This record gives sequence, C-alpha cells and structure tokens, in this order.
Amino acid sequence: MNNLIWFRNDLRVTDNESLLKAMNGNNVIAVYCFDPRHYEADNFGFKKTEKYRAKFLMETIANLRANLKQLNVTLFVFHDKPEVVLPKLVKENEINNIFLQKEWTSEENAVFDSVIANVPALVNFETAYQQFLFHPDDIPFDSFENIPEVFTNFRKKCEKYAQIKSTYPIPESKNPTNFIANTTKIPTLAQLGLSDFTTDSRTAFPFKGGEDEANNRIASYFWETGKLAHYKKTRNGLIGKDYSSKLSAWLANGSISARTIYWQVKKFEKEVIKNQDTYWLIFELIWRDYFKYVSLKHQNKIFHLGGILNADYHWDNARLAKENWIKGNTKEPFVNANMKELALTGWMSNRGRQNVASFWSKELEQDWRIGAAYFESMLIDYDVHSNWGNWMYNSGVGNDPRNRKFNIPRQASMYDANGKFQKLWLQETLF
DNA sequence: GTAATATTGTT
DNA sequence: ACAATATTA
Repeated sequence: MNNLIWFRNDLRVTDNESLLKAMNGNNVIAVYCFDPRHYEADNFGFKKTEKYRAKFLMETIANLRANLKQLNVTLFVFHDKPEVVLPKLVKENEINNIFLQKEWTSEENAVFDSVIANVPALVNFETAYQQFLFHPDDIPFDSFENIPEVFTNFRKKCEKYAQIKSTYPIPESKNPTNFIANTTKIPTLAQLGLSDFTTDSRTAFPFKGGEDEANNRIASYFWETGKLAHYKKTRNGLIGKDYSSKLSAWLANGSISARTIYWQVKKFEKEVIKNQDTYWLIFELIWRDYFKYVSLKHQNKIFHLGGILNADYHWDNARLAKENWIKGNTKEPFVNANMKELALTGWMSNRGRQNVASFWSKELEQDWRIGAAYFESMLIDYDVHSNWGNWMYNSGVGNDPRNRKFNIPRQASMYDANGKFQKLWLQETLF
C-alpha cells in the first residue's frame, strides 16, 4: 500500500494521527498546496491571506519539510489547487490511501470534494479530527446539535466528563529509499502576489513559523522564564512578546497541537507550580475548542450577517468608516493604536481585538463581517472558527448571553492607564 | 407601572 | 468587578 498525507492545518510531525497512520504504508509521500484561492480577494475586497500570515506559513512549511526529511518522507510543495495536484501525485506514485485532517467549513469541504472527484474511486481517504483539546468522540454531548450556547456550560461539562487524550508520538523513520528527490519549491511572497516587508521593531509577535519554533516558545515561556505561572495576571497586556503565550499562531496552522500544550501545562503544574495562571491557559484552549464546536453545530451560519441567532440588526456598510477604522483614524485613540498595530505587524492583543470589534459593530454599527474579513486577511494567528465565532460574539449575533458593548475610554484607562501602548503606535514618526 | 435586589456569565 | 437581565416587592 502506498500512502499520501495531505497537509492542510496540521503542519506538524508530533501528535499527528494522519501522519502516524500514513507511515504504515510501503511508500509514503506528503504534499502541501499553497492554494491560489487563499491569496485572492474575498467578498469584501480583502486578500484572504495577507503578507504576515503568508510569511509565517512559508516558514512553517520549510520547517515541516525539514522535519519530514528526518523521517525520510518527501514533502512536495506546490502553488496550485489540491484538486489539480493530488490526482497527478496519486497517479505517478500509485497511491492507494490519502490521509488528512478532518475539516468541515464550506470552502475546505468544497476543495476536498473536488479532490475526491478527481482521483480514481479506488483511492481511499482517511480523515481525523486532530485540532481539538476535547476530541469529538470524547465530549459529553450526544451530537453537535446539543453543544450548549453558553460557554460556561460547555466548559463545565467537558471539564467534568471529558478525558483529554494523550499525544501521538513522532513516527518511526521510513527507510532512506522512501525519500524522493524533488525540485518543488515554496513560493515567494511575490509569487503569492504579496509584498515583502521588514518586521516592525515594536511587534508583539517577533516569532517565526514552524513546529520547532512552537516548541521553542514553550521551552521559553513555560520552562526557561516560568512566565506561564503569571499568565492570568499578564494576559491582558498590550506591549511586548511575553504578556501572553502567543501560541495561537502555531495552533492555528497546526504547528503544535492543543493536546501537546495541555500536557506541557500539566507537566509544568507537577514540576514547577500549579495555580490559577496555569489553569487559565487551559481555560483559553477550551474557548478555542468551543468555537470549533459552535461552527460544527451551526456550520455556515457563522459567516452570515444574522449569525447563529438569525438576529435582525441594522448594519451599515460605509466606505469611509471602513477606511478610518482600518487606518486607525477613528475618534478613539485606543482603537486607533490597536488598528495600527494590526496593519503594521499582523498581530493584536486579545484585549485590543475585543475593543476594536465592539467599536466596529456596536458603536459604528457597520457590517460585522467586514471586520471579521479584515481580521482574516491580516492576522498571523487567524483561525476560521475562533475568528468568526469571536466576531459573532462581540457583534451580538453569537454566543454572548449578555450582548455586551465595550466602553472604550474606560477600557483604555484600565488596560493602558499610562498611555504607553497608545503612544507606542500613535506618536508621530521621529526622523 | 417603578425600583430595589438577585442572578448570570465573564477570553 | 462589572453590566445586562431576571425576579421580587
């Protein structure tokens, strides 16, 4: 049996069920496609992927390729559609089985369906949920239909009844003869239609993509500096790389698994200290799972104007409001500083995200999907479920039972009392 | 009807 | 600690 592993958002060799299973084949190859559709404009005119995440992804694939080579597995890399690439690979390498992570959002489903339609019917596909902390088989709900609409109800039931699986090991290496020399290349930013850039020295996310870098971040944030032990107290910070874990970016493309992080926290709690702060990182991983289950339950509604509530609010779509919000030219300096940070780095703190989202949808009353689409374009750590779920939540069409509106000046005085953050991004450029 | 008081959910 | 709802008086 010859196996192929098709990488999408599971770009790692550790705790990767699909890879581990594929490695049982006689011959094993791997493929990643930079899908041109991911770099085109969306319905709102934003490029679906901007330069910051694209670069992070390129670094991720380079690292994945190196780590797979250690296992004597070739990673073919293409700048083309999977439904074009995979049928050729299947034919040339006489592939019997294709292993991949299970996705469920409409665009991912459409691509998967095209691939199925374009390979011989005898080819077998095996998918696996590998992006969860609480595996769908282990949650205490009979069906996705019964996922609670209130986060706390979801969290408490999962914490009480759901076991968290152990991680899958790195597979054993194949024989060196399994490795096939190939000349496929990771595309450049220019080839993806994006401009090159130098990293802004003020960035809160000065990290590179890839599984090794994710592990380095854990080594640093958990073990070397012990900052995990202060996470709950510092996580609403705004400046610098260490106010929060920053693991979201590697989690989003699957360079590291939620379970790997969970078991590292457990180890830290055993060997160093267990406190509210260490728990809070797990708490945040549960939020991440929650939005995946919300999207499994509600499917395409997470992209609709009325959200999962079918709410009927008045929404504007003002070109000038959009331009001013994006450029950081609104009446709220705290919003402006955060929006400039996003435009210049591809990163914004969690505190900032909640504020600029609330301002956009609740204060300006603009179509919340425009805000969500802009975040999708810009964020290094974009994850479809967290992004659209959080935007629904902050826009009053999602899972917030209170439909809160942020008092922005108050938030600014609480979280940026001395104005350091606002100054960092708003002061006139010195020359 | 209003106003005080309790409950809810929280990144 | 808070703000939006729900309940009680």
